Amino acid sequence: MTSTARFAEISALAGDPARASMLHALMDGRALTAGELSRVAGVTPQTTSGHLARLATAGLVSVEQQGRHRYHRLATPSIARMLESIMQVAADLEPQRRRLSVGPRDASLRLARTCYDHLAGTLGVALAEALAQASHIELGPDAGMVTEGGIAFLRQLGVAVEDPSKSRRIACRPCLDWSERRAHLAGSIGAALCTRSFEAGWIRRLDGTRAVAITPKGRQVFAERFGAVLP
Amino acid sequence: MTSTARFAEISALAGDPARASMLHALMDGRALTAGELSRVAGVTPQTTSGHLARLATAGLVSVEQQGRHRYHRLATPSIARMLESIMQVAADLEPQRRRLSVGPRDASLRLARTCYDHLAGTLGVALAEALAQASHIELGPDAGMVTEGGIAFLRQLGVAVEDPSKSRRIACRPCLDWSERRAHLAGSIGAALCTRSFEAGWIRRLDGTRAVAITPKGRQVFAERFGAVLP
DNA sequence: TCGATGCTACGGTCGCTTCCGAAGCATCGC
DNA sequence: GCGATGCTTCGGAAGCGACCGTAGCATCGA
Repeated sequence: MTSTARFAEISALAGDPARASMLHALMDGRALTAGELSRVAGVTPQTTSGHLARLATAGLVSVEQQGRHRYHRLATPSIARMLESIMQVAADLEPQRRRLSVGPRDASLRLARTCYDHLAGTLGVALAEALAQASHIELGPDAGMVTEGGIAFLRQLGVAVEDPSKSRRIACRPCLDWSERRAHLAGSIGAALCTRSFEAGWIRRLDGTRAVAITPKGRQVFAERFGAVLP
Repeated sequence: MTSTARFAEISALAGDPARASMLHALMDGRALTAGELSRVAGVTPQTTSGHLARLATAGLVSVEQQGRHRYHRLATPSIARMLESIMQVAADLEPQRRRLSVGPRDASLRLARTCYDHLAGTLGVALAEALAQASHIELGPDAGMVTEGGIAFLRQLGVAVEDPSKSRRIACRPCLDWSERRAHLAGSIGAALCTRSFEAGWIRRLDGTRAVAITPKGRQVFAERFGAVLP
C-alpha cells in the first residue's frame, strides 16, 4: 500500500461522525468500554462494535478485555497529537459565530479537563502562563522549553521531571484545543505535571468525564506555589 | 455545527484517496493548478474540480485565479501541520514491510525536498543534526530551540531570524515525514533557512516537483559552514 | 476572429458504507 | 443452573459520494 493510500485510510477512519465522537471521547487518555463509546456516539452497540473493530484493526485504538467489558484507548501518543492537530484546524476554520456560547453543562469542562495526558482548560492555560511568567518555562509559537530553574521548581513540588539532559529539557509544547485559544502545557512535562496533580490530590476526576475538579488544596497550591490566577 | 461534526468533516475531506493525493502534493507549499492536481490524483478534470471546490469551501485550500489557470495552495500552516501529523500516524502504524524499497525514481526526493515551508529529506535531517551538533539549536522529542549562538550563526549566513525575544527563540520543532524517521527543522527557523537557501542559490527546484537539487555552491556551504555530511 | 486550452456545471450510474434488527457467544450475579 | 448484561456477527436496506460524459464558459495565442 502506498503512503498516500494509508494517509487517506487513517483520515477516513477519523472522518465518520460516529467514529469521530468516539475518538474525541478517548482524547482524555482514559480507556472506555464499548458501551460508553456507544452512548457518546449515539449509535447502537452493534454499530459501535463495527466501528471499534475497524479502529482497532487499523491500530488507532488498542483493546483490553476485562471480564465482559472491553476497554478501548488511543493506541499511541502520536494519535492523540494527530487528533489535536485536526481539532486545531477545525477551530481555525470555524466561522466566528457563537464562539462564546457553550452551555452551562460545559462549565466544568472549560475550567479544567484532561487532554490525553496533560491538563487543559482554564487551569491548563493559567498554569502554563504562570510558569512562563516565573521563567520556569519559555513558550514559543511552535515549541516550549523548561529552564534550569523550572526543573528545580517542579521537582521541589514532586513533579517527576525526566533526566534534564540537553535534549530532555525541551519537552513541553503548546497545545490548543477547542475551548481555549491559548497554549497550555503538553509534552512530557505537561504529562508529569498532570500525573503529580492527581497523585497529590490537587485535582480529581469528575464522575467519568474529561472534566476534573480542582480541590481546595489544589487551588491553594496552584495559587500560592505556581502563582496561577483562577476564577 | 458542533465541534465533533466539524472535526469529522475535516477528516473526511482528507479521507478520500483523490483528495489525499492532492493535499499530499500541496504539502510542499507551492501553488498548483487544477490540471496538475488532476494528474497527481489520477482522476479527470471534472472530478478534480468538484474535489477542489469542496476543499476550498471548507477552507482547506485557497484559490487564486491567474488567467485561465487556477492556483491552489494549502490555506494555512496549521493545515500543513495537520497533514504532517496524519502522515506521522500513518508511518507509525505502517507494518515494517519494505521500509527501504523506494524506487530510484524517488532518489532525488529522498535526498532533498521541501515540506510545506521548510527542508526535508536527507538534507533536512543532516542540517538539523549538524546545527544540533554545533549547539546552534537544541532538539528534543517534542520541540526545539535556537540558542543565542545559533541566532548569531544563522544571521551571519543571511538567514532572516526573527526578533530573538524569549518567545521567538523557541521557534523550531522537529518534523517527521514519510522517508526520514529522524527530525528535521520546521517552524519559523526552518522556514527562514529554506527561504535563504533558495535565495542564495544553495538549492533550486527540480522541474516542478517537491524535490530540490543541491547546487555545488550549496554543497560547499552546507559542508563547510554548517558541517553537514551529505552522501 | 477562431481554434485550442483550462476549468466548471449538470445529470446519471455505480459502488461503498453506515445503520439497525435479529441472533449468538461469553461473562457476571444469584 | 439461569437470567441478565456486554459485546459481536450476520444480513439486508437505505443513503451518500465518487466518478465520468456531455456541455458550456472564460482565456490565451495566432
